[in-house]
Amino acid sequence: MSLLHAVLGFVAIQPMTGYELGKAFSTTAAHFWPADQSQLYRTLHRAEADGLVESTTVEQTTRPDRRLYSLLDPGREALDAWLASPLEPDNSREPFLLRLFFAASLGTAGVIELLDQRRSAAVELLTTLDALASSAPQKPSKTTLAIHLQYATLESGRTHARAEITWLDELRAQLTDYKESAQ
Amino acid sequence: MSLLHAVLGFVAIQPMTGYELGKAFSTTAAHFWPADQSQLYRTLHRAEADGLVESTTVEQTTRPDRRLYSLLDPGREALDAWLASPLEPDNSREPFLLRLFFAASLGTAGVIELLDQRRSAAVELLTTLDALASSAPQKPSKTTLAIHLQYATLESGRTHARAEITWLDELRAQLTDYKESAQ
DNA sequence: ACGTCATATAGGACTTGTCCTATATTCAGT
DNA sequence: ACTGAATATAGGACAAGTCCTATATGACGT
Repeated sequence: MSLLHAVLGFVAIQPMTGYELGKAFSTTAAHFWPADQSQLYRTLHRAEADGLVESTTVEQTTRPDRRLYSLLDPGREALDAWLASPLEPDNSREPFLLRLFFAASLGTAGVIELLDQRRSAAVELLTTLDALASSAPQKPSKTTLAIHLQYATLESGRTHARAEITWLDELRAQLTDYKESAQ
Repeated sequence: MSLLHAVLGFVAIQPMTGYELGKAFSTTAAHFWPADQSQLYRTLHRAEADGLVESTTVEQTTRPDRRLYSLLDPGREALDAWLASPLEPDNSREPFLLRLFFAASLGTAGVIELLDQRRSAAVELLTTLDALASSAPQKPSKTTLAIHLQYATLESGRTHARAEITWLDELRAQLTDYKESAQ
């Protein structure tokens, strides 16, 4: 249940409302940890019930009251324990690879189309990440460690997006040869 | 529910039992689609109830009877529809990036340790994939499209593993500088 | 002798995440 | 005038995946 830890991590930086958390996720962590709005609030409720965070209600007249969450000591401990815990084995799912694995019945031309679609998506992602990166500080060595690490997750996304494009291009070239030699 | 489609994809290649499916997943698709044994059988049941596959019971005396599943026409249609459907937007979760994002409280030395752990795991994965790749045919251009695509998923894993290692090394170097300049 | 692995299937309990809806107001664009 | 987005929280229903256990037996190593 990593969303809990992510929530603790954000709240550790600064007390936040659920709404602000949602924004924080979608602007800075969306590419490696999409967070459902509904689940966010549920996670906050549970974290409070478990004594990891506390909330103070900020009354508003025109809109629903804001609930500002801040980290409690047990929450800080849970966060630190998570950071220090052994890395879990990587078992991520790659729907695109699953599809490609079984895509032979599309024929060579169909597969190439699939690769092109994927390539477009990868280029789009890379463009988005590039834009985010260029709006970040130019000299990461002068910033805090926290900022540096947050920037590093962006770099990770860019590196993998580029790797994906490279792999797609190579595969595409192979399939083009394959197609021609089969005719 | 992509596991269903994966199951259809495997069964399309050759009629299989749930047990054999589990093996097929763990030997060829584990690195991009881990399949829980329990969920596999449930998926097969549902696929049969939905008329996508049919099973014939092969009686055995010493062990539980085998249930051999084969693809029915509606299953083939569902498989083809899935293959031709638009690519879903990529929203994979990267627990390691999440951790790194919030890892500043570990300090520079602690983060470097984290990176080293991750590097070890990436190298291990790459080694495994390399071993799988070298046990595959040397000349993929001479094989069928299906085999070629299956090999390509392996190549994808290797490409991304290498990209991960590159990124980790760069970040590590930056943090080492950072650490030294801070002292 | 004893544990453990391979074969083969299956259910229960649970967690996590997704999607949709509800509520209530203000502000900006068309 | 009307529509939609932003603010702000929350519940219901459901899908997907994880973990553990149960059953039954032969083979293999120590």
